[in-house]
Amino acid sequence: MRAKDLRVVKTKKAIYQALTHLLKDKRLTDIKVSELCREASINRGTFYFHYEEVGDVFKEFFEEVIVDLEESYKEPYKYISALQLKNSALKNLDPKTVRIFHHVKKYEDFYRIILSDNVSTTYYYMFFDAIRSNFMEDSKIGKYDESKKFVYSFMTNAIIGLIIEWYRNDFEESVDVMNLHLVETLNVTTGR
Amino acid sequence: MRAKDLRVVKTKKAIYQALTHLLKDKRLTDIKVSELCREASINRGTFYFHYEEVGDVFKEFFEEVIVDLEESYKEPYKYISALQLKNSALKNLDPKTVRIFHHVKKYEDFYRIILSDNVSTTYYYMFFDAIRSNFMEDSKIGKYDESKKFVYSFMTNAIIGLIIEWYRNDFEESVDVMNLHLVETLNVTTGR
DNA sequence: ACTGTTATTGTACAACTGTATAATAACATA
DNA sequence: TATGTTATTATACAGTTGTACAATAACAGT
Repeated sequence: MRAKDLRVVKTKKAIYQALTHLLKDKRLTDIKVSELCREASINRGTFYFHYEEVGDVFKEFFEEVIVDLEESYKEPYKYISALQLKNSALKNLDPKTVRIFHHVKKYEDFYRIILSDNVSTTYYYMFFDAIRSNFMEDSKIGKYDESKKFVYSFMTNAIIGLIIEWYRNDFEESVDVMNLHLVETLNVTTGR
Repeated sequence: MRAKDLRVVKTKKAIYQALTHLLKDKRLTDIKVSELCREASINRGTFYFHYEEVGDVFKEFFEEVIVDLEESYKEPYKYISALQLKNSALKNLDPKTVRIFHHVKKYEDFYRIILSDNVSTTYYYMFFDAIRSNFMEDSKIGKYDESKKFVYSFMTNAIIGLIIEWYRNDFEESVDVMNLHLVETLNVTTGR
């Protein structure tokens, strides 16, 4: 049986730290493999033994962020099931039940990269799929409803739309204000 | 005064044709500058005189697609102002008033690239901004409503969410069915 | 401590990148 | 047609990429 190799742990840690350091004053897209390896003091061949491109390392970072996102949904106050909102539910919507904005604010540095221009759409879709699958879990009581797939994608991307606007506004609004924006938006779009 | 230089016209045309040809059996991300220049029979230095990377050429393509999108809104039957939908309007929504799905279907080949994984987010945001600005024109009668910026981004990205789902479903649904999905989605999300 | 496994290193290679320069040819305008 | 402008070419260069290979060192398990 194979346990985790200490060499790999050490190498990856060096790469993580190097990337984190380089990201402080350089865009992800501009970081070269050679540069990263130089900073991490590892052989370039070693990098290609584990990854294909610099973005793959960031992807590993983001995978952990996604885990946190998914765990946010498991908390007592669950994610808002906007899909199932009825008139009454909407009126009584407690902004505190929405966890997504907390999460984004918590990992603000990451989302500044993910939502920036000229970055791979891979991360966007990772984010999209994470939110979408949670929407589905929230709403499917029992059987999977194939007919609602468009509804899921509609609502998922709508929320991300709010987050894009938040990002473009340099995340100035507080989490609570963002929750209120969500409620307000639902009101406006439904003409109430 | 400078008129358009024929040399530039000829060079760009060669690049356009080369990229179009290469895109038939290669992903945008995998196309090298050298490869493109070889195919276009132009010097690599000439390419860098006009562009910085292969994606810039595709960006020029897409800019024309965006123009068509904007023109779609100017047609007699305008784009749906989902923002302003009232109960009555929703009930009477004529799917034919929605032009966006026609547009996407028309440029299906482009949107297959733009919405694919591991592509620059630049194109996504070009698409996003085009739709969003049209939403704003539709709804602002007179003064610009700063407070509605989140609503605009919410609705814009929601529509794109439907298109993402459409793309993932290999654009199988007809345009009319997509219009119905939009109506249905608005019904479900508003709990009617 | 021994042994088989494998991650890491150093090296090499062809191809690509981005930039720079000088010479040339194609261009617009008058 | 002549002239000034500039897009294009050819060439060069240092650095990067992706891959391959053999040698080595670090590792896990017994």
